[in-house]
Amino acid sequence: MTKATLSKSRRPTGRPLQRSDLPSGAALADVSASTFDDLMRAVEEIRMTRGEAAPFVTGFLLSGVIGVADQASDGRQMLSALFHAGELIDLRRDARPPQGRPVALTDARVIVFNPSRMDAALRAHPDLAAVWLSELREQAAALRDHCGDLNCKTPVERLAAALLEFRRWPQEAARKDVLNANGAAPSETSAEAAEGQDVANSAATVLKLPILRNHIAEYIGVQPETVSRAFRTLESERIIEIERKDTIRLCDLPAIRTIANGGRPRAGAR
Amino acid sequence: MTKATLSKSRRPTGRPLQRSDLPSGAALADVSASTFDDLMRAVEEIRMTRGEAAPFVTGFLLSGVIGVADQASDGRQMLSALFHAGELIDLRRDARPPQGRPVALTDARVIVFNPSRMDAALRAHPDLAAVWLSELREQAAALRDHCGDLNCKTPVERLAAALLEFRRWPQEAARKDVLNANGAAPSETSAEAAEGQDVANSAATVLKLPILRNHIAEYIGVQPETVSRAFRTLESERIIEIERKDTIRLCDLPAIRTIANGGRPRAGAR
DNA sequence: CGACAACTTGAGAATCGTCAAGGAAGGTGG
DNA sequence: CCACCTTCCTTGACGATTCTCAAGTTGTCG
Repeated sequence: MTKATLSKSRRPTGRPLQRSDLPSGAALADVSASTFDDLMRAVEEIRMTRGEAAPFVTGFLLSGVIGVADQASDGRQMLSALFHAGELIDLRRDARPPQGRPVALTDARVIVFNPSRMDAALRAHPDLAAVWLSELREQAAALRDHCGDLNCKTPVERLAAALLEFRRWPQEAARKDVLNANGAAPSETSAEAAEGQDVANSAATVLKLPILRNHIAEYIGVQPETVSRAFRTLESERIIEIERKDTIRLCDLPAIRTIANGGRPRAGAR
Repeated sequence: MTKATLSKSRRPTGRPLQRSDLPSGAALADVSASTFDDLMRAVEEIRMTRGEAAPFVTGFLLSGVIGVADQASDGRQMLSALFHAGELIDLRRDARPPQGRPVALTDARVIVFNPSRMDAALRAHPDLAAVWLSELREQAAALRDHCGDLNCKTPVERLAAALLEFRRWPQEAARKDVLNANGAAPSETSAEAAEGQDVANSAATVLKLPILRNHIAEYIGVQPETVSRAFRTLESERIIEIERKDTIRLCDLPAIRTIANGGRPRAGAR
């Protein structure tokens, strides 16, 4: 359990977060300006480094990947859900204490809401409540899908489903200098700009794996070794190409969809 | 796929549903009277018989058990979620078409909401939105728990977790005459009354399985044969007693909790 | 270069899925 | 009341698959 120091801080610049600062596609971008400002009063932005856990239950993920980690009494680790940039996080449950704690699977920045203050905002702003409802519905639906995947699918099928899920996520910038750049990236030559274009255009086929294989394994409920073998299986069938450890090319998307949908049952399946 | 005729009907009595008609513990009971009446205007109550599917996406389960069924392209069935009496059902997802359809795992009665009318009610009544949010949070949390169970647990552990889940559900009346009775059950002798008491008092240890073993299997992601063997395992260790096919006694609740929490790993687990 | 983390590969074994057959419970008709 | 049927569940044997363990490879960083 790597428990690094948690750096809590207001926004470095001192100014409150603007809607324009949100990741693209974030549900929160749909609320009115006044609602947004009300919600963002007195929030805390925390930065988490990979492997770090944090005790918050309500928040908004600005960047990175957060997993909900749980562990069995014998130490088996598991990830019951993943959150990507732009998603609302609400782990509360009224009836019982919340299960599982948020763990950063990559370096991440989170806006942490005070739960009671957030509830007040939800009561005061119907548009915020509508967005929140929509988000929770979507997350519940995604969780049902995931349960279905875990229920009766083989490792290859689960991996294919996970790849499609990752593909729907907003792609984080691939290069670090882009990631860190506040303004223009240093030495933005035309070649690099073209590469950036490539990344954007070929988002359909090139996928940067957002999390470690280890975490993929814990998410799809198999051992890391099995994940490795499943990647090899798909590669040997020319369905994907493994360009780097964390970058794969989806060569045959229809085949991936077919497999994810249950096209690779056990040998003697009924 | 048994597709029986779907009996759509207004309330038999003709009068609108009252809050007092709700199953005990239903979240909807917390909204104000006017909100409730507004939501219940022009709803439809449908009765589903076991095995029957229905195309609704938003509703409220009055009685029975509804499962969200999905099937892989090769025909494997799976249940990605279960709903019990008193729960709100909202399967919509804004981004993509909903996956999985509601299937009755027992005879069930459902109040079906018109989605757009329901959205209007949610916008108009903050207390309704609050209840809905709470319900969706709870369901998402339950789904995360279930994903965790499926992720890395053995069949016996999954079954133990499912038993605990069923135990938290409101117990349906065990005897049919009670279930069908509108007023007093026929021939309510003191002996039968005492039996009813027994059922209520010993709810802690006697559990009526709300769904077939087949469906338990599809829910926890194993084969029916494996469910059967898992039951036997628990019985042979005096942790449960199988009184009838659909009735078991939970003799050692702490042991069940321990197992559900991961106390029964594979033999050579790390 | 060495240290470390992340990932891969191979071999063996436990486990669960598969198949086939049998059993229990409940309803139906004679 | 009994034979018969259907549905649901159980049991046993076997084999494919995935977990486990151990060792090796790759890539990154100081």
